[in-house]
Amino acid sequence: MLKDETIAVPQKCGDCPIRHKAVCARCEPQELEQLEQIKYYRKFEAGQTVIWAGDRMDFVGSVVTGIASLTQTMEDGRTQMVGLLLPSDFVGRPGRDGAVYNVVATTDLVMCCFRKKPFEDMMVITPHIAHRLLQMTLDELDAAREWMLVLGRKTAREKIASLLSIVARRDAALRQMGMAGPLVFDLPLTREAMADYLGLTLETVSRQISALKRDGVIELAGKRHVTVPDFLRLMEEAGDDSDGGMPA
Amino acid sequence: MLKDETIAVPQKCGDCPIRHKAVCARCEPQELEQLEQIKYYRKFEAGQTVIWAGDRMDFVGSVVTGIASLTQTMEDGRTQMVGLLLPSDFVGRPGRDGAVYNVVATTDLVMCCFRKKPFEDMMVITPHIAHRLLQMTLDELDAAREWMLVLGRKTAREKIASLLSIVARRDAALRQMGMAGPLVFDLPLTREAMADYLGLTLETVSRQISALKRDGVIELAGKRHVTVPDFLRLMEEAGDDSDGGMPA
DNA sequence: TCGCGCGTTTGATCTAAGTCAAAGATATGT
DNA sequence: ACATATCTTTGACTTAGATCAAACGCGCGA
Repeated sequence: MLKDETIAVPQKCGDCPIRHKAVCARCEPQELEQLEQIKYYRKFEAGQTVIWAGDRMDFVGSVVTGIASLTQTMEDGRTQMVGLLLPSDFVGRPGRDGAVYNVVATTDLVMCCFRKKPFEDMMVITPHIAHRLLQMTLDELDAAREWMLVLGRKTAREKIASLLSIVARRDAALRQMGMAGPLVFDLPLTREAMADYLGLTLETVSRQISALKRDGVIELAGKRHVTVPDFLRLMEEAGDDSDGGMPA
Repeated sequence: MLKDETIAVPQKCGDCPIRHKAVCARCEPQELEQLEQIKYYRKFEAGQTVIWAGDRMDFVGSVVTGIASLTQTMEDGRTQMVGLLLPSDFVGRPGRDGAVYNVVATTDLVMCCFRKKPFEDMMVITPHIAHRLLQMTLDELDAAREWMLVLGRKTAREKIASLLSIVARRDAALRQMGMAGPLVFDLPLTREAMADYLGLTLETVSRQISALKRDGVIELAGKRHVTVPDFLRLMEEAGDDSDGGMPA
């Protein structure tokens, strides 16, 4: 069913596009070597499910390229995205056997995985990996709580603006540029995925994007290519105070 | 401004009502002794703010008795509760200086605190505290994500039922009883606090509680004392599949 | 005991977002 | 180039929950 493909390991950890920032930013050379030995890549096509909620999950890993999402679904089909995994984001919980959420490749996706057992063993003898993982989890927790405000209290327009500003920020951060001047990026989500993340319907998402375009907050080339002429304006639309919304 | 009161330490850690399950469930005697030395209690009255978002936070701790809540507020006053802290829940983030959210005593509250610096030092030399903290943080993250589904996709009635079932479950867990038979507990939140947690208005909360009462899902004695004759029925109303919604 | 304040309930009305439906765009494969 | 499928936009209408407003109940101090 899953047409994923475990691909050969072509490079050392240090050559990895994101250099495993997520896990081994501060690892010693011999620790990196150990990580090498339990590392492998997996590739998924857009739309494929990486893991089903409830499945046994025998690896942890991080996104190298592409976008994955964590989703929950109720029996009647209502679904809520509970996490958006962009390059360098970490997936999996050391110490837990089963996946709690569906992990779905939203675009074509490459993940760098570590087999869980050896990874956990390594955590035990390498305290700063555990420490780093705690910090990452705290960041995720902050992001989740920030998103609770979006879901619980923001209007549809504010929700869209919030999502755009997260993606814009993450995109800018990846390219190590400041966020002054016009920001240009590709929106990696369908209207439906956006709706699932924002707790809206796709029609409402579409209408609000049209409205933001009409009001000059964003410009669109095609359906996905977005230009933000004034980032502060976008932040205002998101209802965030000027210091900037999302932590993670 | 804060009329909190650091109260004398009357007992050893082991005598503490909740025995610091949160932190030291698996500590060795000498480790417990160390925790003793950096421990102190703080008492707050209902309504008091424990910490303002942005304030420096020089302690971590856990709730001993009472309820605290984590809230976020937008400039225009809209507020969203992002966490409900019941006895034994942990507050504070090792490695972080500032509080990200307001922590408010929802009822009279006693907290057991540890000064942050020594606590962090202890984490470094006591790996299983760090490990335990990671597990707790992962639990909180699951709970936050579960709540995202509530906020994003559930109806008002389902939201109320979800909240009731969390409180009922936590209450039952505290008293170490199974969750068969009628469940009785006191709702520790005002309608307004419930509204802030659920992303609703207090009027809607009130109406839905009346409706659940009318439909026999719950019984009320006074405004706060709740009886749940059939917990599974409540779970259905919450829209959770039978296995049970909240992890944490 | 009364009056005040706070939390709560209930009612009438409004509106943002959902639902249902159809028609444009864009891409994909033959 | 054309047919098919997917994603997106837009329109008309409905509705769940918000808003505005009034009244209820209960504890508490004077």
